[in-house]
Amino acid sequence: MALPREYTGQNCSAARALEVVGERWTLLIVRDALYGVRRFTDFQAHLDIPRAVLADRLGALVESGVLERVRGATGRGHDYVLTDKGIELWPIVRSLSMWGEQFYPSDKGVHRFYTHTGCDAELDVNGRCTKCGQSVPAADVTVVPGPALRGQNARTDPVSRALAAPHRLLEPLTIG
Amino acid sequence: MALPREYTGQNCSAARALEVVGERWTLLIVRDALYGVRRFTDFQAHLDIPRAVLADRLGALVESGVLERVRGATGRGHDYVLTDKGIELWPIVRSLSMWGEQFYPSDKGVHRFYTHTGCDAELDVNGRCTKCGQSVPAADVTVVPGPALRGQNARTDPVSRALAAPHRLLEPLTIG
DNA sequence: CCGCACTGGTTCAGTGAACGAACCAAATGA
DNA sequence: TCATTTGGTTCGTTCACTGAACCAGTGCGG
Repeated sequence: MALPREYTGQNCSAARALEVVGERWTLLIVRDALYGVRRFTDFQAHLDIPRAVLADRLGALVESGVLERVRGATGRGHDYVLTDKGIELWPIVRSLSMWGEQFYPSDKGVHRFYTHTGCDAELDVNGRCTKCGQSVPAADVTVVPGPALRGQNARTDPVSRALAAPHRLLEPLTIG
Repeated sequence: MALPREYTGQNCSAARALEVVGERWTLLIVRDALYGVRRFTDFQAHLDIPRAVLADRLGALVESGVLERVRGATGRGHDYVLTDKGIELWPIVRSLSMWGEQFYPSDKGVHRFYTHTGCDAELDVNGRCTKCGQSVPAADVTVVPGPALRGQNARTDPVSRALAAPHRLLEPLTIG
């Protein structure tokens, strides 16, 4: 079974959501997918996750319709691409990330800002642009790395280096 | 250690948040706390969670400053009350819950609506009142049970019965 | 003041999941 | 043809979750 741990008997939509994305690593995989990561190897390099667990989680996410597995754009391998259902997980990732940023700040400063692509203004915790006031959909978000990602204790794998530049959410990363 | 599973090396605020609330059961405990559950026994009855795990999670949440353990209002036992840091988890619980409601609807209808207490209008996925447009803080949310909670397959424990009536978020439940 | 029930735990054996290293196979491409 | 890239699978060890049983402090009735 793809979801070996269930919250049976919980007559609750939060529990249903957690059955899909509540397992260890799953939401970090979705976060990376929102950031543009698409290849098995890239998830693995960026997350330091055991390969068996990654294979299991990717399979479960495809099974549940959050990701889709397509032929790789470069000819080799596959791409794991977010479906609309997966993109709708963005508010969850955003609120998690902003809660962590608020209560566990790095001494080096902010990790990442989320900005409204047109306005260049930050989003608030509810996903509203602090300049124009609109609720910003995932496709209109630009992720801007903060000072905490530039220090010497930053990760040096290719994915982390690609994520150290500002980039549009959902756009495939160009791994250098 | 209170958090036996860490995401070490993840230079990311979402990972830090998941270290605190990412373990199995933890977010369901926070959800219940937002709904007004405060007693060990009530969490246990409502969640069907092993007592050892519940004790571990409550201890970890107190340790991390999400809950506070205070003398029970009724004279006996303790109350686990959300801190401000814990109340700030509401956007996470809300977005999880609404994602689950959107993609895993019950055939009996909606489980719960979240409404703006003054307006009696529903919140959207970003926590804005669909009538007045404001971003609604947790304290101004009223939870209205939907048809899916009223059927014959609803849970019958005292906590579930108390939650089957509309109630204000954060206000202590009166268990009948 | 004694004993009982309520509350909030802890302990323990059995099971299942995560970890990390090694191995494997299909497909490109030199 | 053979090496490399990619995306896995296998397997032994470790660790966490489960469920049942046991335990201790506190109020309260008698």
